[in-house]
Amino acid sequence: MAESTPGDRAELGELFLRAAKRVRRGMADRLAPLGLTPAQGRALRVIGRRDEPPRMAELAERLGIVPRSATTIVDALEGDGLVRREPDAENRRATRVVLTEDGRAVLTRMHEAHVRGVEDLFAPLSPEQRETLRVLLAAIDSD
Amino acid sequence: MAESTPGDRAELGELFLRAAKRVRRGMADRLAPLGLTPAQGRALRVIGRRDEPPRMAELAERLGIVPRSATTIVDALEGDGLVRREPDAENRRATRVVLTEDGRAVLTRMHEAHVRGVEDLFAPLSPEQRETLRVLLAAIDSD
DNA sequence: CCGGATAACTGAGCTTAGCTCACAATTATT
DNA sequence: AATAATTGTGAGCTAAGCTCAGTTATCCGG
Repeated sequence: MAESTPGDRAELGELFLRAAKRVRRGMADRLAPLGLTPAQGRALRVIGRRDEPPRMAELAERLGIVPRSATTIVDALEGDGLVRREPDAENRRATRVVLTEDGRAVLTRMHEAHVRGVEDLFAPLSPEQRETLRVLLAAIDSD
Repeated sequence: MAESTPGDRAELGELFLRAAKRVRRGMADRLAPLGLTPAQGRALRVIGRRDEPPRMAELAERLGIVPRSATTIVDALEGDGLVRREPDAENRRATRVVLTEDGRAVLTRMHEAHVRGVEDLFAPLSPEQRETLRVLLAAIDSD
């Protein structure tokens, strides 16, 4: 292929990362008032979304991190009283991470903040454009 | 539930971050063989793209980081002999960051690897879809 | 032409968010 | 019963950012 514009493809990756950086920073700013780091926020969201309290390993997998890293995050959430560790009755090696009352409350506030944040960032796009973007992103969201 | 799909808006942000995570990891994997961290790679790219060797502050700004953080990155690049610090003749407070021969060679190899990486990630998209994505990302790339 | 303000860079030290490696406890397999 | 595999975590590392304080160089007003 006689590439017409050698920078074009790289450009896409860079635009992507730049946008992602802004998403992350916006997220961090909105999460900070709730006393959460972005990683904690993501974890809380995952925990709240499962209909059954996830086990550590499952949580880690959903977050795309190794199990050891999940431990640290859950430590923090537990320290803030948003989450509780409960032994799994059926497999006593395993630990289930259960949302507390406080945790559920924070999760709700977080969700609102998150939605507002996404609103902000994607404000320049029309609803149709957003939907297009969503579809494109979903297409490259493999597995 | 009254709200049909409460996650719809948040979904977009999450898709975004998940995709970005994969971009970053892929980038890290492709940069590692060259002995570069992602941040060093980005810096090298920026340095090579300017037609004049950038000053530290300028580099930092282009990377979206504070000047102090650029110092560390340039330290590493200089340690690897990819870059050289030169005092600015006109303003001796300032330092210009100059690409060495080695630096330029690595930059070339890096660029190829980067293009391949972007290829991979966006493989599921048609050229038209990629262009659409590029346009949408450019639209939210404010400033 | 000198003294203070300002600009450019960096040293010290912190935070977040990952990682690996090793190990104890529990469960499963043979 | 002995061995193997799972599950979680302690210890300790790396990368990439940050702030705050300090040095050196430049600029400007009197």
